[in-house]
Amino acid sequence: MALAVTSPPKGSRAARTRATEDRILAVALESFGTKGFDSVSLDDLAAELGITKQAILYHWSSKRVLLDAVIDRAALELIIEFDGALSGDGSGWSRVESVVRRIFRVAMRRPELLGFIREISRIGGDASLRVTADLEPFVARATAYFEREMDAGRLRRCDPGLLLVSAYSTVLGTATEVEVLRAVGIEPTLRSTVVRRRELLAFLYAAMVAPEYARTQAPR
Amino acid sequence: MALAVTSPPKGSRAARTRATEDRILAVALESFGTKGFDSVSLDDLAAELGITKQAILYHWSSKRVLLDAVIDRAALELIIEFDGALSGDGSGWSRVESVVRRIFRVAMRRPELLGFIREISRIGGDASLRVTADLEPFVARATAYFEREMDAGRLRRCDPGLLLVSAYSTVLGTATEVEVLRAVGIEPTLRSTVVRRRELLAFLYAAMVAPEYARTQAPR
DNA sequence: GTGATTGTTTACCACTTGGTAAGTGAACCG
DNA sequence: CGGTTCACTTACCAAGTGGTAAACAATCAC
Repeated sequence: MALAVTSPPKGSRAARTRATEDRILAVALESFGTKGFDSVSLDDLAAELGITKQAILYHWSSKRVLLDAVIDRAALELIIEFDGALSGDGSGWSRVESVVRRIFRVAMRRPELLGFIREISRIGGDASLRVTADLEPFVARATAYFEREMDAGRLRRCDPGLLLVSAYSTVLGTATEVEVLRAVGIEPTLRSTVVRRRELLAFLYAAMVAPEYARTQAPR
Repeated sequence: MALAVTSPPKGSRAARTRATEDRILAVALESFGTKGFDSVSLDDLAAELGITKQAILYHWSSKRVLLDAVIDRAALELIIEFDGALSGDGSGWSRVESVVRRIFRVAMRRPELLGFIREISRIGGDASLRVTADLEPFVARATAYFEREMDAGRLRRCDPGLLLVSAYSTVLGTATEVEVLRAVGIEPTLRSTVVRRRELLAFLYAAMVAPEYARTQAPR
């Protein structure tokens, strides 16, 4: 086990400290996101990192405090990952489409990131509050965008918050629920993912775009 | 704690045994579904039941074996819960609508049941295989139904499996992702749930129903 | 009734858990 | 250079983990 990059100590002490904390957070995010918070012990993390558990507890005073740090990091990475799509240009459907494509990209390349968010919202309590607080500005911008597009008649009129939840659930589910996909006979290969994304986009397009507006566009 | 119904032993021995196993399975399903498999110890379960952990291990030889039993029970309950909606009469949209309503009812009254399925599919491995195997006939009937409705031109033509996944993810997400709802400023009250269900049905209606067919129906 | 069966408890056990206390060697600072 | 700080380790610990072994009491078959 323990890929333990036997790193020859490089850089200033402060830099190396930052690097260590970074590695710990990365491994913790990966593990918590795939196996679940309670299923991963500090010893597990330490072993994977090639350090001792006490080294982790040196940087964060308890496992719970470490979780908070991981939440902040996950939220940050999510925002970075999606910020471009939401602030880029394009309006109406094209912007939604680019966000969906990005979520799929994340789901393919960083499944643990989305899994972690799921895990946290299941744990509930302070942890959930923290992640929602971290992501609040992001959510605010998304709903504001939806409202603008509805006003412009490009998206079907409805509650923007609920629309966001529906779209979020659909995309996240389609992108991450591998076992459910298997149940309906879909092996999650790269090719099937492309198909899945296309079908999902059609599904969302039909659900979200205002019919009057859709007629003025080239049929997809 | 430990509501421990100090049951005066009644009925035949076989009957009481069945009753005990039933209680254990019920409590385990509830706990595993809300807190997660690894977060619930056998001692926790036993304490809640007012018995000792060894009594549990008498009926199932290990925690893992108990999990299998809980999976089977959860699948059974799910099937019972939805079977009526899927085998009832009505065609096209009305049948989909009744299934969605039923999922919402389950999400309101038995959130742990849906949470448990989520939890299992995250655990992966044999556990996931078991639940997909248990639910296979159910899934088969649902996709077959979709295919029939598409042939009849009442539902938009697409891959039935992917449609099922999309609808499943959307409904389950909207129904259960309480924390996400909170993040977009929706407190999960009874009234908001009704609104949510209505919006979701509109969302799904737009996504699933074939436009040509929708025009022949009374507007919802 | 009596003896076997069955469901449950008491008593353990080896191992893992998150966390503490004290020590150590290298990097930093004067 | 010499002391201090820092990142980390070694050595523990009490509480909990899933699981075993044996004792025990109610119930069953006869």
